[in-house]
Amino acid sequence: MSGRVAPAPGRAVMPGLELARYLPYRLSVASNKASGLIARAYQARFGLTIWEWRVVAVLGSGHAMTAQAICEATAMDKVTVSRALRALNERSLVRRRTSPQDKRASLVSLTPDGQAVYEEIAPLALEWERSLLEGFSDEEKAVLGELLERLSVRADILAQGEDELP
Amino acid sequence: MSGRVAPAPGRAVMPGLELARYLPYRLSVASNKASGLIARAYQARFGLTIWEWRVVAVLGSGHAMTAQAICEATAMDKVTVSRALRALNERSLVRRRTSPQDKRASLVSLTPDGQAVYEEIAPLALEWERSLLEGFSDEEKAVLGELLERLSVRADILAQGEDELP
DNA sequence: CCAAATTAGTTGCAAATGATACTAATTTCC
DNA sequence: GGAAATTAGTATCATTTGCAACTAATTTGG
Repeated sequence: MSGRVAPAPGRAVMPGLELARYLPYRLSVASNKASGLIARAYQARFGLTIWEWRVVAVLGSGHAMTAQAICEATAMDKVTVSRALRALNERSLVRRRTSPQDKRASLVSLTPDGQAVYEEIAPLALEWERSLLEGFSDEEKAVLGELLERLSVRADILAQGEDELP
Repeated sequence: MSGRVAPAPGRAVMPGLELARYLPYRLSVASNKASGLIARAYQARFGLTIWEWRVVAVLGSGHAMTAQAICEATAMDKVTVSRALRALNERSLVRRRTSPQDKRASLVSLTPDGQAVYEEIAPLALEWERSLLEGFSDEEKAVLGELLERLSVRADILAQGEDELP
């Protein structure tokens, strides 16, 4: 058996709303599966949450950054970044120096330990990505990336206008 | 200014791990933006959480289902389904009858009020989806759906093997 | 046929998350 | 030059979530 489920007898057919075909739902399912997979791996092998990992990933470039810059680079909330930095700092994976230009802000960078963690995880992260995309052609990967990007842009645009509605 | 960020001077270049180009990250960002947008709308207009909405959506077919069947149809955890059903039941949007075949299980269906909610939201949900995908050709929509599906399948396969590793 | 194992669904508790408020430093602009 | 507004980051509190334990019903298999 396969295909669409028939509507209950005597009930009007509602055109087209079937959860399994609803894009925001499918996107959420795919994202949760992919993230969950990788998050479990970070957690099990390195004791890092997905947010801590994201912070490490952007600091892996070697540039010191403010928490604010990290927020932008990781699409994380400032509270989430603050908590991730506290945890990373307690484990001595990052260090924070008060910015000389702005004494409210700190410049955060990886410690040697943090850099070592980054260098150990980064190749694994790429390997997980590769496994996830096994069977995708280069073109398919590019198209997927592009479509996700356009979707994000659309969502941003719609979010702009949403509180102006009736 | 645009383009890739240069590595810090004197630092080895780690090939290819740039968060903004990392697929699981991009997927998560796109999904969160899309879901957040729609979740806020459900919440603001109908007082439904995204999980309550998902349950309503699958029950909208008119078929009575067990909580277990709802779990499968919505990709939700049984605890989450249980809580969503309790909330919907308190608002008299669903009703539960003990299954005659299995007295542990209930058969859940929408009440007339629940059906009315479904019929009011379903077209809006489709409209939000349409807005989100504005500018996407039919083929692009199809490709996106197909790629997400393949990604989910891959993630399931990888999740199978993950606790067999060293 | 009955003890052991499994399944449906709920509950309780601990951890994660999000919104808000707060402190301290900086910028704006009159 | 300084009061008012803004920004960086943290802390607090309420809600949400996830896990594990639990009850009750059913299935298995000896």
